[in-house]
Amino acid sequence: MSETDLASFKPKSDFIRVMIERGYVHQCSDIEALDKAASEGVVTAYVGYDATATSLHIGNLISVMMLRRLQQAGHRPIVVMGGGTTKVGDPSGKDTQRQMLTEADIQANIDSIKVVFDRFLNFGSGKSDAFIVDNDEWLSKFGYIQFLRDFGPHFTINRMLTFESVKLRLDREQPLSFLEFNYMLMQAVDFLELQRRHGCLLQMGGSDQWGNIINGVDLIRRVEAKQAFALTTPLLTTASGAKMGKTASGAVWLNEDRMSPYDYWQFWRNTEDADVGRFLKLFTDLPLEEIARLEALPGAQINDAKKVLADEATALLHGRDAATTARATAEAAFEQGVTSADLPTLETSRADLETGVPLANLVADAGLASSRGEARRLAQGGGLKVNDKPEPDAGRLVTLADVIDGAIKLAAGKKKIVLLKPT
RNA sequence: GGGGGAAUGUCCCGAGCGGCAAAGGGGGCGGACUGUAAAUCCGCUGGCAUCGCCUUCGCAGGUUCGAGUCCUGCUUCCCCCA
Repeated sequence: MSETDLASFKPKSDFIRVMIERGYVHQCSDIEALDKAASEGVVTAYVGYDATATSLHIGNLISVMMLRRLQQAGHRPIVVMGGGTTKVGDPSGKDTQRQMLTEADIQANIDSIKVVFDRFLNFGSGKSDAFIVDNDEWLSKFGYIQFLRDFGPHFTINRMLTFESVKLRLDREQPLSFLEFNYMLMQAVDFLELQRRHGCLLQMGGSDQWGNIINGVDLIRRVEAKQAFALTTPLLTTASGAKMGKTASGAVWLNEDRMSPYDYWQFWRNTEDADVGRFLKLFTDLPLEEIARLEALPGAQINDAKKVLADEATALLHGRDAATTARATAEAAFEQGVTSADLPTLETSRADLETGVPLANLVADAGLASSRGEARRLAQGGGLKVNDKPEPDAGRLVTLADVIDGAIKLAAGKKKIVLLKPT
């Protein structure tokens, strides 16, 4: 469905109306029929997550929010953990084959990933309560010949070769293994299986998943003679075109042990002006009128809107208290120039400080730079500060004399700040 | 099966007569300007260490004082012939 169709479409269901209003919809296989289904009863929908890391990241958040909207509108979300599909590996967006994970790793990843869903969805056994399933449950049960006979006839190589994920590899002259080539079949079978088991009607995902999702829709039509739906979100980029979700220290993780609430809050606080409204709609529950007011704030006042965005987004994931603390810490550090004890803190050896430690070592060990060489360059470029004073000499010995109020404040750039406490 | 070509700084793209830590972009990081923004300008962008040392050009060997560069084998990809 094209943009203009979408703009003029008048949804009957709350779910589709909200999805369109708040900017979640990029493509939908048949939005009118889906809207009709959603206005007549409870729709069961799912999003699949592969277990390639111990935490989901910001790129996954938009789909988590879609599940949340679905549930808010009275429908039933299913979270599918890709225990089975991860054994195969999705080639989408990868230009090289990725390393195979062991089953133990995959299981550990699943256990770790699961915890964030509690924040966004209500689980239980009610009509619109969410639940989690692992696709390994059915995928690992198929025998090879059986799988080929059951599903092979419904897919042509001709069509599979036209998929973006496949073409990327071929165009780049990178190998695409037969293993990975099968990924799209597994995902299609997932959808079919969920349709059979739970009457699942809709699969959602990022725009890069469109092809994979459509495969499932087609398979369901062929095998079950039923209509199922695909709905994808726009690829999230910042207004200046960069891929979203990278910060100084890497990916923006959702699990607290991989990214603190403070850093998470900072991530949202640093949103570009032009993105504030869009992100408020996608990543907070604030009403649209309130968002319209916030994004219209002129000039530097838009910073207030960014704080609201950071507050709301952080509160959803880490709780309201964590958001409040993060905000206070950030305001103290950036607006009043006060060192707050809530800044990220690391311990360091008091004995070492008595003899003195080269600054570069300290900075590298604290994770502010990935090597001592980088710390040295950072210092030369004027980006390294000790207790708020620029320090161009990374070889300087840091000693107990640098401890102020029980800690040494190290900063790499304006935004990466760490307190070192001698113990 | 035969013939020709390709693989480069582990983010990407891409130059590279036998002396190279290896041109140039993009991206990323830092600085200046601002509003913890964008745009713009400047700097940095293999590791360790005080001259210096170590590790990098698909993989494994070889020739050479010296190899990304030459030779042999292997892997993957592209093109032509069968």
